[in-house]
Amino acid sequence: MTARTSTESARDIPEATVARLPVYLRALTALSEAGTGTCSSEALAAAAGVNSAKLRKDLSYLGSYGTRGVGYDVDYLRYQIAREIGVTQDWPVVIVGIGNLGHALANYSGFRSRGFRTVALLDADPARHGEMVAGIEVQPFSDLESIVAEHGVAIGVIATPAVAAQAVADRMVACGITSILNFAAGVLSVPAGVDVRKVDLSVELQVLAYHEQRKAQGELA
Amino acid sequence: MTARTSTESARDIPEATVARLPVYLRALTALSEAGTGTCSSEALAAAAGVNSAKLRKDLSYLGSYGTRGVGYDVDYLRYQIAREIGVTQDWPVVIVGIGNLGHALANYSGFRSRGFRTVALLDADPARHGEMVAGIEVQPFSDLESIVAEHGVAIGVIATPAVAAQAVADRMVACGITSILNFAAGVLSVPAGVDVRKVDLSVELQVLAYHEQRKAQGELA
DNA sequence: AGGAGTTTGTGAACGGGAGAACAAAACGGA
DNA sequence: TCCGTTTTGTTCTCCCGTTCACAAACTCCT
Repeated sequence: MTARTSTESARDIPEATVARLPVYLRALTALSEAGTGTCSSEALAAAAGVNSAKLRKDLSYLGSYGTRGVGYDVDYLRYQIAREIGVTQDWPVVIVGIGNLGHALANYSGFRSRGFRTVALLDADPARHGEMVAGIEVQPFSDLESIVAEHGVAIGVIATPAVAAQAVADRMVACGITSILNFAAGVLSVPAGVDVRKVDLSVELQVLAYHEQRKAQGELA
Repeated sequence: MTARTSTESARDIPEATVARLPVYLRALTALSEAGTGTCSSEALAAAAGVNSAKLRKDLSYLGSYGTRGVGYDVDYLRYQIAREIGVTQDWPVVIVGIGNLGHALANYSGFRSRGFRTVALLDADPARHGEMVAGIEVQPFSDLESIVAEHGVAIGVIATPAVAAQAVADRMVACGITSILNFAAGVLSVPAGVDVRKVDLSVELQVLAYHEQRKAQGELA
């Protein structure tokens, strides 16, 4: 999924753990908002939907932030995870391709509330330029370079049709973006040092269909 | 991610392989449309963005559909994978929560072109009822039961705000849906036998942020 | 017909993640 | 202070997935 070829880390956290840290962060935020001050690994694991042993092992990669016999301080742990992931700082993001999905992404509150700030919406279609989406004006794709340079953007989101995705990725890489979240179908090829994560909606449905088909076959037997 | 508790399969395909089959399917479709009649595992692996050894092993779980010294017949292999996944048949789907994301999903062509047919768009907000989205009328959420029964729906998509997701899932399960694709934040709890797959957009960005932060730290040293 | 060249399918080694189980540490009550 | 209770952090084992490497099988050319 991710093309890890960048500088190796000093204290490296397993990929599987990294993918779960945001889930723990969300669960801790919910607990904090509910007024919970302290929680056990068991309670947090339930809120995050994982095994408590796995949760403890994951957290142990970050350090020893719990207290034996007591549990974890919700706000303290939340801060430590946020710092580890890097969402205590502000990440400027550009979204390219303002179709239906781009609209949804621009309006998605889950980005802004977690340290991601959409600094620009870009689209190749001139008919879309000037349109206001989520309080941001849609600009020409050709403005990419100046916007990335101005805001120091490191993360780009591709929500274009599949045919345009590779070209967009190439332009992004050329102007210094090193992390890409790709919603377009197909495989992106990027140089080493650039991370790509892919979200494919139809793949998820097809996996469900496979299991669904199996269930139906089982009933026949 | 997936709550596999249903009937165990006769010839079981590893989860990791199941998740890649749709990717191969897409690559094969692209090759077919490009007029390619035959392709090697090396070529198909490149198109799908995976290792060729992994591709061959994945395909070997389905059977021996290739010819040594030659490769795979594109259309034949495509059909075999489609049949194995279950996308040769028609899967009726309901989408609940027609906000920005629900709009995008309803308009997403990748569903329809792969055997998934959106039979209803449901929303709890009366102000949305009657609105036409992607040629389908938005109906009240309370119509869920009758629609599921009428069309034999087995797969539901949840695109509601997080607070409503669990209630929606409960209703879906109660009326017979056994596979759920969840875009809402938070953990869904469902009974055994129901599969849930979760897509969390902000998790993906946070994983990118983590790696991005690591890259930045590496440059300092 | 036979040999050289290709490409699949799979056996085996390897690495990483999941879960069980337990020791270490903190708290609370007597 | 001492003992029982709770809960973390970690070790150990098992299993799944990835990758390598190679034999089997097929084509093509002479």
